Amino acid sequence: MTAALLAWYDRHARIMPWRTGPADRAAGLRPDPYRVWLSEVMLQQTTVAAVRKYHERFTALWPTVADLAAAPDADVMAEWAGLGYYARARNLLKCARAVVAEHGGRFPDTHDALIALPGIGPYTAAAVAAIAFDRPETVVDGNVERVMSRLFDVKTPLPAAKPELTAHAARLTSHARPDDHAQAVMDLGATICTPKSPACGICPLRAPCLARQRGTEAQRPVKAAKKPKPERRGFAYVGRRADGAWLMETRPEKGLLGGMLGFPGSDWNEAPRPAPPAPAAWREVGEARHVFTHFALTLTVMVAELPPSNPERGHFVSASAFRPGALPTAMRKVHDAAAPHLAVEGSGATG
DNA sequence: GAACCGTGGCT
DNA sequence: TAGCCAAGGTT
Repeated sequence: MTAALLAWYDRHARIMPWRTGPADRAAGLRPDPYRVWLSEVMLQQTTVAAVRKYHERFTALWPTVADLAAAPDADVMAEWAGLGYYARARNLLKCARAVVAEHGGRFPDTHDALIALPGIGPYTAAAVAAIAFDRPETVVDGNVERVMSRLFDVKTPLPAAKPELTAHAARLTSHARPDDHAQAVMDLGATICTPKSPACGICPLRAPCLARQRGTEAQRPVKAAKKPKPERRGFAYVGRRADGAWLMETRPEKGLLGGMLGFPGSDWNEAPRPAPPAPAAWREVGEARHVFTHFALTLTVMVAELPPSNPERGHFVSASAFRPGALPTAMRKVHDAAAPHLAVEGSGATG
């Protein structure tokens, strides 16, 4: 079964910036562990299409783990904006600094040493050990779970089925080509054994696949029922000074959008109280709607021209330093709703 | 084990 | 369109 999978991978492996190409591999070149690690962290719960440009941007700005470790926190958070799960960016920096401080700037090459680092869990430790260092570790991500649940027609619902699926995956792990095997199972899951309408007809594992034999592939994997998303509301305050500076707030390290730049606002709940960050003639200009993983949010967008005096909350960011692209998406939507109503004398419409 | 933590693309 | 989904980790 492993041979058929590897043969398929040799012909159909997806080309990605952090992978070594056939020529490199023929020359015995290994991929850069820093680039592999960066890609794996970015790919956590995130599509390849979304990761490509972020990975390119990060490696251009910070070519080595030492470069990243030396970067200011705010720069890294701003570059991560839009990718989501911002704890990943905070842990990315912690991990880079730990690799420099504790490992001499070189990534450790074992699963156990990798999993001890911030932001590296069971999946990422196995993936880096296998892909960067060719160790026979078993990677179990959503793709592998789906492939195994079909291959062995597992009826146990996820996430309870995880140990069972992991055991199946471990038995299939190739000790001859661990690096290729890890990526082959995931590529198969991403391109052939897809969540909907799997391409069983061209699957290299169609012969041994139990779900295929029984016609149950569309019902695998079985997943536990999802919980309904609560609705929350809040107020967001977009204030500008006469010189065009924006009143912003760096959010606390922990919790939702932790460490990211945003607009001051109220609590988010069923019936939020207004909470203006500075005395001013605030006026309502619209709403910003954003759906997070576990709740849906509607923000009432308030705007005002602010006096030069210090605000009660937050700090001013100059017009030239302000970039909507450095905001998490919910805050970027607030900005987009507010901006047309905040014409500032002489600030123009550029940037 | 379960809650928390984003986002954009696809159907 | 409204859900579903993606190379998960931390608490």
